[in-house]
Amino acid sequence: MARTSTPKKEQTHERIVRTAAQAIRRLGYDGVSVADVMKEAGLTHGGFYAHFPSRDAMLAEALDRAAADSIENLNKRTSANPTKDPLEALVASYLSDGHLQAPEQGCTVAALGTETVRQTPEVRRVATRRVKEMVDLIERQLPGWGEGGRRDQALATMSCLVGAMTIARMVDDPALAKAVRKASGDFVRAAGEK
Amino acid sequence: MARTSTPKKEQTHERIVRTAAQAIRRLGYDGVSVADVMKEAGLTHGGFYAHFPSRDAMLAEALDRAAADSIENLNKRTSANPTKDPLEALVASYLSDGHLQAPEQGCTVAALGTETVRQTPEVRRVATRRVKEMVDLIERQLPGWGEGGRRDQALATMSCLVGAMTIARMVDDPALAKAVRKASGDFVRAAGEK
Amino acid sequence: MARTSTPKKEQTHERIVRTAAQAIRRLGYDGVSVADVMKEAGLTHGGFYAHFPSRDAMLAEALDRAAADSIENLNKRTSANPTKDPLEALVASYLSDGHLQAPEQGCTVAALGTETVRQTPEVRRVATRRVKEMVDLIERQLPGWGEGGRRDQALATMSCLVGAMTIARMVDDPALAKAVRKASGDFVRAAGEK
Amino acid sequence: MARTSTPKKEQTHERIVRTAAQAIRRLGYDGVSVADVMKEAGLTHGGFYAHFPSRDAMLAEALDRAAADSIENLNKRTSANPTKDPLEALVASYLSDGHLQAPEQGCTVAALGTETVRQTPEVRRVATRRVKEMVDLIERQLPGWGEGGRRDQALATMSCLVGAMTIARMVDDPALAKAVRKASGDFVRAAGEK
DNA sequence: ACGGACGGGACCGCCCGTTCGT
DNA sequence: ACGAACGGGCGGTCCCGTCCGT
Repeated sequence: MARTSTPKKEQTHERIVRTAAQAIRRLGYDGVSVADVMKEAGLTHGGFYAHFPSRDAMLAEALDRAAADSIENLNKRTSANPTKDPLEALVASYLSDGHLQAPEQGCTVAALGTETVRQTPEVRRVATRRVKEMVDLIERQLPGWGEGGRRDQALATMSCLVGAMTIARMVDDPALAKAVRKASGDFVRAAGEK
Repeated sequence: MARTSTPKKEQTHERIVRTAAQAIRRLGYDGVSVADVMKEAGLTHGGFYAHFPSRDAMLAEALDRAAADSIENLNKRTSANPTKDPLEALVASYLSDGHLQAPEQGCTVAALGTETVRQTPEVRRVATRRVKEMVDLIERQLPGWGEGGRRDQALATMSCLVGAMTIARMVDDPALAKAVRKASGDFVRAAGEK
Repeated sequence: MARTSTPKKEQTHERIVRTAAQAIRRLGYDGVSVADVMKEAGLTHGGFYAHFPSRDAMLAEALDRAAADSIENLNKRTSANPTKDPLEALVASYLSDGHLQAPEQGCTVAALGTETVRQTPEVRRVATRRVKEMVDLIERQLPGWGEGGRRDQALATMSCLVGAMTIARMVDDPALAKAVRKASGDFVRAAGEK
Repeated sequence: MARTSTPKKEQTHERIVRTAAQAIRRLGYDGVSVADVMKEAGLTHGGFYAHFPSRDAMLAEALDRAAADSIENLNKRTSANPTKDPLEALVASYLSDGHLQAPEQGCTVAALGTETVRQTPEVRRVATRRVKEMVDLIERQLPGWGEGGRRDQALATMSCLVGAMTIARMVDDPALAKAVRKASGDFVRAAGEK
């Protein structure tokens, strides 16, 4: 599994994208500046346009990367323990304290949902594609059901998870944050077991 | 409880807040500038600081006003037709096309959810208070149940609605936007009827 | 001759325009930055957009002012000494060492001619209008002639003067600079006396 | 006098200079960037400094080349038709619509006159040398006259031509552009026939 | 020789907050 | 109370020159 010598140029690009992927989830699209990202990546703003045609292009790529990472992460956690119910694993992971407090490594929808509407068409295209992937992932964790019903249940489950995390993050009352997550978790679990 | 002749200053203040309450839902916190709001309110940004100590203070007040309006709006719609199931009315109204396309008059959580985390403590306090009010509203529409269960169901219902609208707004694909809303609506309705 | 109290706002605007009017003739359109002009005018770049919607708008106004000043200047010099031939006065003044060495107070065509083509349409409109005024001025200094011929002679005279100053300024050989001006001066004088 | 097989490096150098020679006349000194020129020449701006010590050095060489080309061009046109008056040919060619609309292949004085003053000493040296060559060319087309007078007339003729083209290019009004050129052409022709 | 990444600097446009004047 | 100018700061984009690899 030895990595075939990465062309050094790609390494830098990767570093920038990875930095930006975390930054947008922590600070929002409007919260990240080109200079900040480059500095965080160990570079200066001067060389930025050797990697991206524009800031918006970077945002699109960063979102894509962030979403891919968080989906892969979720995927790994659901399949980590084969004895455990995969839906249960997914829900628990998504609504965990860790996810609540580390948006920069978590779900892009819960971190950037309401801001994405106002971004470039390219960003929205990326977002749409990744949302579908995430629904697919949820659908695969659901127990056998009527086929049409599974898709709908996956969609509703995702809504519930995203909404719960959004609310839990925005309020400054830890008890409330805990309550929404718990109630929502039970909600989707109950539906999944039916 | 008739308000005694509003002093003119209060009227201007009102106009600014109302304008800002729409602007933040349409453009996000970062999308509104003091000058833009004042211009939209028919003033210049010079006189702004006669009404607010800072831009952030305006944002807090605007959020408060926006949330109050949207909650009152939702309240009216659920009690408009006494013969209709109030939960059904609430869900249908929340997930309607009208709400999808007019964020500036809709729910502040669905419009500003993921951005609110990065605002001032004051804004988050306001958000928390209003979120609780909205949960209360939902709870009142639920059919009789065990007391603890009702609160939880209200929380989960709100998560699901907020998440559905967030996803529906962010994606590029109208069919997907329709599907999440429909699936999420059926989801909470099914739970409510149980 | 007491100036009727100039509204202070206009004074600042004036100062900026005057500064810019000199700067563009000395440094060219591309040589002046907003910050430099403002600093030279005793201000900072922050308040710039209280006076102009854009840098280009300032350039247009600056050109207009510069041209108006130089035309008025030329006008004064031709009518200063009634006993002297006005055409002779105009030519001598235009081709003088003073004009050669102080482009920031001189003719805008000789200072900015070849750069104006690449400026905003608005700038070119201003330039066109002022060029016509300058031709008018020259025409008025010509001795009586056939009517149609006078306009043509004014145009040719202006070409000759502008070209002479352009060449005299661009070369780094003082003797050559002197020679073109002298030859061109004699040229137009000879035609004027015919 | 056949040039011995041009080394490849020289060919590339040539391509860059030729590209720059057109670019500066079309866009002005300040309008051309190293990267643009190199891209237009089919290269990237990385290899630029293998050919020139600095951007300014390229500008000087580009001006030299541009001037040489335009002078040679003018020379060819005046001697193309031996039966025609050479001065007439020169004037007609210089003031033609083609020259007006294609500055990138025309006279460098009319294209860059007023900008050259602000360039490096090297550029001005080049400009001076080429201006003299152009005056020489004009002088050779003039009919026999007193020796001193011929030089002066050549200088004045050049002033008039340069000024006419400068004015014609800068104004917005095609009719005015036509008028200056016509009037100036007649002006120098009349003097030439005397 | 040439491609390409990178550093550093500059410039325009925008925005917030303050300070006057009215 | 409101209008308007102004200061200071920031962010995106572009550009020149250098350096390294090939």
